[in-house]
Amino acid sequence: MTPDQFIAKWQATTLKERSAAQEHFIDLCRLLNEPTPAEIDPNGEFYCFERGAKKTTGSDGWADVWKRNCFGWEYKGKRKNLNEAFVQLHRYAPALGNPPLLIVSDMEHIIIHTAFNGTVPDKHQLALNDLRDPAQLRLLKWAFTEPERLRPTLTTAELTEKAARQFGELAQTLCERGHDTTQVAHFCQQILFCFFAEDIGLLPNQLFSKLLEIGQQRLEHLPATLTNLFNTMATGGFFGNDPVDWFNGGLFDAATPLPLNRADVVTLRELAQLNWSAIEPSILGTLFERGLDPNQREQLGAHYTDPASIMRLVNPVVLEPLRAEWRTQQTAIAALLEKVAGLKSKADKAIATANTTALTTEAANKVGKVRTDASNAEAKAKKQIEKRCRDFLMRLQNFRIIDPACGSGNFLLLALRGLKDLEHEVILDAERLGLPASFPKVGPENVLGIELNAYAAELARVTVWIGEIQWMLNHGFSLAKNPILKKINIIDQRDAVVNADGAEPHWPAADVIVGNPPFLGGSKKRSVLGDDYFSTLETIYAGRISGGADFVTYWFEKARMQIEIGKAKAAGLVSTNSIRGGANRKVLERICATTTIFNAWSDEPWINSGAAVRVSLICFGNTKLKPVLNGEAVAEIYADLTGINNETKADLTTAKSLKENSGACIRGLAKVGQFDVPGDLARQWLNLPNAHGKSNLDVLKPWANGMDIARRSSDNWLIDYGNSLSENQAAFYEAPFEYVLEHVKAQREAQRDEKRKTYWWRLGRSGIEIRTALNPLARYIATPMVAKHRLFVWLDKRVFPDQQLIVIARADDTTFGILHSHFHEIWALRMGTSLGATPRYTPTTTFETFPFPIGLTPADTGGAIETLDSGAVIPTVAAEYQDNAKAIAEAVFQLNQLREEWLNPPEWIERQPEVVAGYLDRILPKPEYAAKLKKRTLTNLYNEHPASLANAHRQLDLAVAAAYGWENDAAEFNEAEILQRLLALNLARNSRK
DNA sequence: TATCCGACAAGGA
DNA sequence: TCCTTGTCGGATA
Repeated sequence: MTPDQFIAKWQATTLKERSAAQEHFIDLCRLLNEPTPAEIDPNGEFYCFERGAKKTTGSDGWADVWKRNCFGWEYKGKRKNLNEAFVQLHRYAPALGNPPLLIVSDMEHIIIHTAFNGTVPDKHQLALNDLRDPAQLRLLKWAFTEPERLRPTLTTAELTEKAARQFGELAQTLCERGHDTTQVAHFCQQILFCFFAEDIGLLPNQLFSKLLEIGQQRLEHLPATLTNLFNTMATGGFFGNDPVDWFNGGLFDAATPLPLNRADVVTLRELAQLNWSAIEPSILGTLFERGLDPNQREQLGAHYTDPASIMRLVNPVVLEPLRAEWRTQQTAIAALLEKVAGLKSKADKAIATANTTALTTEAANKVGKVRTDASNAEAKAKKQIEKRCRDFLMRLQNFRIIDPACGSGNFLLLALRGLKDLEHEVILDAERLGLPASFPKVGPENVLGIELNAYAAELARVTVWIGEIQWMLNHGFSLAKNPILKKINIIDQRDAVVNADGAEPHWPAADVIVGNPPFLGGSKKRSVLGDDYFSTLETIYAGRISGGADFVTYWFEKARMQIEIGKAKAAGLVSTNSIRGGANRKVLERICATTTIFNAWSDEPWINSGAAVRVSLICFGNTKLKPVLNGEAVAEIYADLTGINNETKADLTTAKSLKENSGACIRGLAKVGQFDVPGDLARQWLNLPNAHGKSNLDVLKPWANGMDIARRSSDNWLIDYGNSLSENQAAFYEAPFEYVLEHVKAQREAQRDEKRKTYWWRLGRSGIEIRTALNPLARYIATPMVAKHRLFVWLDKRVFPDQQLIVIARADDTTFGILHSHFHEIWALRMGTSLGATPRYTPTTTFETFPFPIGLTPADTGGAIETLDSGAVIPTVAAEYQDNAKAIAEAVFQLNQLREEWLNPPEWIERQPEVVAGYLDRILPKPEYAAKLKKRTLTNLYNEHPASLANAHRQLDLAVAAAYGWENDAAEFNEAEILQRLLALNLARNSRK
């Protein structure tokens, strides 16, 4: 068929819809050279007419034509309302698998609506004559074959971003003119809602745009006109000749438009051009960011959660359990239908038999009874099915979701959308079962929020309502009007964890709790929240939350409590990832004690402008769902957000501190002040005489922090006046004293700690323990507290360890080897915490719990040491462990040598004696190798992980495995197995207390 | 006085 | 400027 033939035929035709539609479509297929449904899909599985039609009643289907992943197509008779057809398609889109294109046609026109997820909807209109245009014809062909080509380029996110940027700038200029921030925010939201209302047709005749157009010319009348409009929207009525609906909802209660200048109106008119109906309300939170003061901006930014993360909580907490409930109902309904079908076929058979034979009265009665039974059963089943559907819809209608830190309402918006989608699916399922179509009842009433920030709370209200209205329109439902925004107290503007009167606030009962409460580290709480607030928190939550825990844990504890007292079933909350360790973990331990963590993401990057943070997403409560950790099924989720996916379980949180390990692992010293000086300066000072004749060497020593180990030594020295020198005595060491006076004193006198104020020339902490522990040793083991790789190194006793170093006060290679083995590495990774994504070594939970091989524990290695011929140093241990000690020491000695050679290749460096006799040689690069040497850091070595290094580690691991008595299967160990064995050893030993 | 943390912070490419 | 990688000192226990 040619375009001309097609046009000629369908211009002339006057057939009514039903009879003509299929013929029209088939002709179109011929025109486009596309197969018809019958030609390629006789069973109607992916391409058919009358999709969703019930064969029994012959009623309308969901769409006149349907092609999976391409389109739903609805016909209307000539010049009938095509919009109606579009509404119907919209409504049934979920049942059609949400095709990307929704096409309506009256046979003279074809209108293609795009419906791609997350894009601004687009519309292509083709009249009959357009089919002569090859480009238009191609467009139509794509609808059949490559619908992706019709995907609009503008995503809703881009649109919203554009809108947000311009609106933000406007808000900012208004604030700069001295208007109150809250007023600006309120005003902007009123305008925003007007844009939205206009573009979805709630405000008639482009009323708002016209108002702006006139306003641009007669600026002086604009505020009064806007007041008039907002007042009309608040009550409903007429604005000029245009009827205006009753909007209500608090948004237009206070009509206080701010004065605008010509430039503002120009900006607003540009904004009015955008398609506000497709605005993504979940991004509204960022909308006015630039216009707000820095304080509020931070709070809002902090509350912003990206949709993918929100759904990671909303799905398991809200939607999956409800879907499971509905599946149960569906199974029951299917069983009922089957039973009825069975009875019916029995009746049919009886009747068929009866028809072929002459019946006795008795037999006739019997047939009658079978028939009555079948129809009774059918009626009964229908009632039951109806009841099940009705009950479940009622359950959805009554489902309540609370977000006790709702911010601008993103969680509530997405939860509401999810719930509405689910309700819609259920309604369609019910229709398929022959029940009458029902109107969706899930709405803003289903969500509740608590939010302290007045501005965010208001934004949340608008967000939820826009979401509701968009959903209704996008699914072909008309809006409930009079008023349009119901006055529902969705958002409670108050503090969620402390009442104004100092009592614990009440959270309303709800089915589930979701949200992203604010994070604030334990040691920052007092300074940020204030002393009063802080002490109230302590009083209210005494015995439940420790003072050192993050602010976020109060929301977790309250949610746990709500579940415990039956005021909620489950909760899904976002937290900083450090909730997995330290004082914060306590709250998860309480949660595990009274309910279960059933879904968690333990350590996820956080997409949020400016916030460098990683988070844990945690769902807990009473549910029948199987535990899922990081997207994988597990047997159980522990308080540290780990779990093991097999029969063997190892809850590492039960590991205890071991007596035999105490006292060996000490943290370096906190300077509290700039006591570190460049090596060159220190060397100058070493050559300077002092009036009292003593060398500055008394108070100067090389210094190392984490960076000196993970990267190359920075050659810094430390001014250390020890714990006994008075200010006068210290002053005799003139040059260092001058330095401390200039760089440290002022800062120290500003401290809260009295001792630090008084003894400002001394280091921040006395370091008695570490000084004593290191005193008898020639060298010690150190590891950076925070580092990508778990590195251990030897440091000379004369090098002073910074607090960022964890020191193990042992000089033997055996201890060094055990610590550097894979066994301890795995233990450390699992038992320690992290800063962002970087692992952190925590002595109490990592070192003190680590079970060293028997006979080689820190308690055994603290005595005399002996240097072997190879150079390796071994401790004096009981005779039966001597060989193990030696093997480990030799292996790690080799490893260390290899590393040293890589770090400082002899041909690249020069060793120069230190200016002070008896000190370590300095390692200086030969000039031509300086750049290369810079890259020789331990972190880089372990990043590259050359085979020689891997092999040396392997030898070490074998020696350590032998000491554990695991030499035969060491190669096959997996992490879980190692952890389990180590935990068993830990639990079998004497705890510290 | 020991320990832990940072809705991070700062150095390097 | 992004990307990598671990400071420093407050505050609780």
